[in-house]
Amino acid sequence: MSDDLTPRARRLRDAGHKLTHARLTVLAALEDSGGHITSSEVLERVNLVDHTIGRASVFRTLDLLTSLSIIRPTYLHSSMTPTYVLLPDGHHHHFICTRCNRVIEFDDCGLAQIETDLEARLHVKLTGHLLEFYGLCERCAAESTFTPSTTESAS
Amino acid sequence: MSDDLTPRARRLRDAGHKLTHARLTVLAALEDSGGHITSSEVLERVNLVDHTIGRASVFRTLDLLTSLSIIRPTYLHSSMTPTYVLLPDGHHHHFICTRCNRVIEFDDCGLAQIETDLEARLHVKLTGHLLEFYGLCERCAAESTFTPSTTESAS
DNA sequence: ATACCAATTGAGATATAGTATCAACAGGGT
DNA sequence: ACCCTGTTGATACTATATCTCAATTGGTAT
Repeated sequence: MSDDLTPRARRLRDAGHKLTHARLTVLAALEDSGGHITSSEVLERVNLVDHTIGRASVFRTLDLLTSLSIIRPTYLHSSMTPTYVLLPDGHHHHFICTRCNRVIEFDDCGLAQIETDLEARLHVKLTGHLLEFYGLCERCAAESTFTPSTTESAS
Repeated sequence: MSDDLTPRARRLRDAGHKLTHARLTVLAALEDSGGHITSSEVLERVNLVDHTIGRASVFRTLDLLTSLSIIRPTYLHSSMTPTYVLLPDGHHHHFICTRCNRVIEFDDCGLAQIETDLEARLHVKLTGHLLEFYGLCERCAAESTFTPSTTESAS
C-alpha cells in the first residue's frame, strides 16, 4: 500500500485501472508540462523518458484520462491536433484569441452554483467543466480597428 | 446589395471575407446539420451538394468560421476528429457523458455578467464562449454504482 | 456591363495523427 | 509465487488535415 502516489494517479487506481508504467509516464509528462500540451508533445516527452513505450499506449492513456475528467482535449491552434489541458480541480477556464491564438488562463469562474443547479435539473453527476472564452486579445483588437485584412490605406 | 443573406453569411462578409460558393456551401451544411457535426460529415454533405468543392476549401472554411466564433470545434467522441458546434448567439453549452458520450444541450448559462467582468479585467474583446460540463449521465451514473467495469446484468 | 486584381479555389500528393491487431507481458489480489 | 485479466508495444493501416500553385472567381471600380 505505498500511498506515495500523486492525487491523479490515485484517481486512476480508484477508478479501477492499473497503475502501469506507461500510464504513470504519460501522466508525469502531462503534469510536467503544466497543461496546454498537444498529443505530439506528450509523445515526445514520453519518448525521452522511455522510448519503449508505444504510441498506442500514449493515446489510450490520453483517452482514459479524458474519460476520468483528469484532462480535457480542446482546440487552440490548428484543427488538427487537440491540446490537452489539466483540470486541477475538475475545471479549467481560459480565453483564446481567435486571431493570434494567445491563451490567457484564469481561475475563478463562479460556476459552482450553476453546477449544482444543473446536476439537479439534468439528473447527471458532474465531474468537471471547461469554460472557454474567445475573442480578440488587446493587441489584436487594436490592430483590427484599422482594416480587416491587408491593412490598406483608405484613400 | 442583395441582402438576402443569412446572418452568419453576413458576418463573414462584414469581417472582410468573400462570400464564395465553397464557403456558403459549407455554411449551409453546418446550418442544416444543426451542429455537433464532424469535419467528415461536413465534407460528405458538401460533396452531395457539389462534388467539385475541394476538401482543402472545406477545412479552410471551418478554420475561418472558427476564427470568427461562428462555430467552435470540440471533442465529443474520439480524440481523433473534432465535432463542430454552431454558436447561434456566440455561445453554446452542453453536458457530455464521459462514459457513453451522450450530449445534453441547454441554453441558459448566466455568464453574461461574467463576460462583462472578464472583458474589463483582461482587456479583451469577447465574441463568444463555450461551456462544457462533463460527468456521468443518469444511466451511466446508475450503472457505475454497482461495479466499475464488468457491469452487465443488474439483477 | 466589363475589366481588373487580389483573395480564394481545387486537385491530389504529402504529411501527420490516431487506430486495429494480437501475441506477450505485468499489475495486483490471493 | 501464482494466476487471471487488463494492458502493452510493434507495426501496418486508415483517417485526417495541409501544402502548393496554376486557374478561377468575387466584388469593386470603371
